[in-house]
Amino acid sequence: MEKIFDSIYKLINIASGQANAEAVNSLSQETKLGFFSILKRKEFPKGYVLNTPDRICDEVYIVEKGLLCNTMLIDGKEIGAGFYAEGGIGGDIISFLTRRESKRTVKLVEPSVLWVINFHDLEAFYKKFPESERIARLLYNYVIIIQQQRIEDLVSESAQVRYQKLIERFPDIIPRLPLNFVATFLGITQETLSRIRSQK
Amino acid sequence: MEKIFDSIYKLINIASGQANAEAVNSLSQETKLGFFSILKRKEFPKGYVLNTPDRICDEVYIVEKGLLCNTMLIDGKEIGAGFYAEGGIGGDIISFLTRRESKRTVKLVEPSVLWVINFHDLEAFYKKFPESERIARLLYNYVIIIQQQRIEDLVSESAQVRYQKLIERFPDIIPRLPLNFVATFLGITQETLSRIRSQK
DNA sequence: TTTCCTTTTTGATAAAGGTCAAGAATAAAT
DNA sequence: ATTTATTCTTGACCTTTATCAAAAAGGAAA
Repeated sequence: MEKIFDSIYKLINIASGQANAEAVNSLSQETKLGFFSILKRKEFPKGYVLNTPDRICDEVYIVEKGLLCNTMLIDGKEIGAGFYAEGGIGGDIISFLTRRESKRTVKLVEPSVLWVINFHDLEAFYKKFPESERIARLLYNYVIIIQQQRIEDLVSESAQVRYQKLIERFPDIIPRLPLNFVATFLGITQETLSRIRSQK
Repeated sequence: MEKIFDSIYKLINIASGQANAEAVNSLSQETKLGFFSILKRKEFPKGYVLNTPDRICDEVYIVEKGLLCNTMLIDGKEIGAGFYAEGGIGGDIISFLTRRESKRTVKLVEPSVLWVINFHDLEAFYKKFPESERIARLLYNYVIIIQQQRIEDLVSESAQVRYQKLIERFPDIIPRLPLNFVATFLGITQETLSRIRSQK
């Protein structure tokens, strides 16, 4: 259980600093247990599809082990949208949070061990333990920050620099992802990424 | 005062649908008055600078009339980051929410009438009226959705299509913004945008 | 109005990245 | 281990966008 809250602590720390992350530690034991009780630990094989488009996504996942990614289909092309490895919280977060129909496919890149969070269980948890709202708000900050960094890179840097920044930011994850995913995540083709990689 | 809550309703409606937006209407009158009491209505001249980089941004603004934008400085270049007109809520939202040092300049494109929200007043308001937390969470969804749309366009569309989508989405605002702002917001140069515009 | 300054447009050229096609390398399956 | 299917790399060529430079247009101020 400590591992779970450690993951949350780390994500908030990245987005909103240590002082805010301490809010996780100061949660009451009841709240922590309450949260832990809505989690379901499950194992999935490589390639397993957790979500398909056109329905509201009711689950997000805390990654204990493995790697998952989500892609969106735009003009018939599969485009990388997000990836989550050990310690990450992922899935189709956009659909999950906004309760809109998903545009994404969520799929496992590696065999994984995930802690499943159901939306309705989470809502009930918020209601029962209102001090958790603050944590949720801080986790939202993480989503916003990550999106923001991506936007900044996309509008201001060349493909090469964007790729470099991405491996610097996630050196242990990027090599595990398929080339096509990483390329489209950066807004380029796989051919271009292949060339960038071979340049050094 | 009704105008203020109408703006909030509309933003939540866009991001999370009408059912969620109704949460604004179901707020108690005390909460509404409590929120209204932390707002300060101010008028500003064109070109007025509301925020400069390297400090934590303590204010966001509900726009009654006018237009403001924020830009970030990357590699010595001024890059468009966000814009907010009548009914919008804006400023350096990233710094405001995450309590990190701002990277942005927030500036008025037109003479404007703004309702100023101070961070500490807002925190106190959340504490005093916990039912407001839900509204805050729904407004976060709006930020996430808007960022998401921008990312999707940036990775999947040509400059021309990106521009077209942008004017379709904000037909009344884009023509009021400087060319260079719109161009860098789209991740292109002003020369390229000028050519795109003249093509039809 | 006239001047000054900023913003926008246009042109020529270069660089970055895309597309199409084929081959090499990996990984999965029998 | 061999076949089959994916994924990745490489090459040739084309399109889009950036860069540099200069002119035109528009606004603000005297």
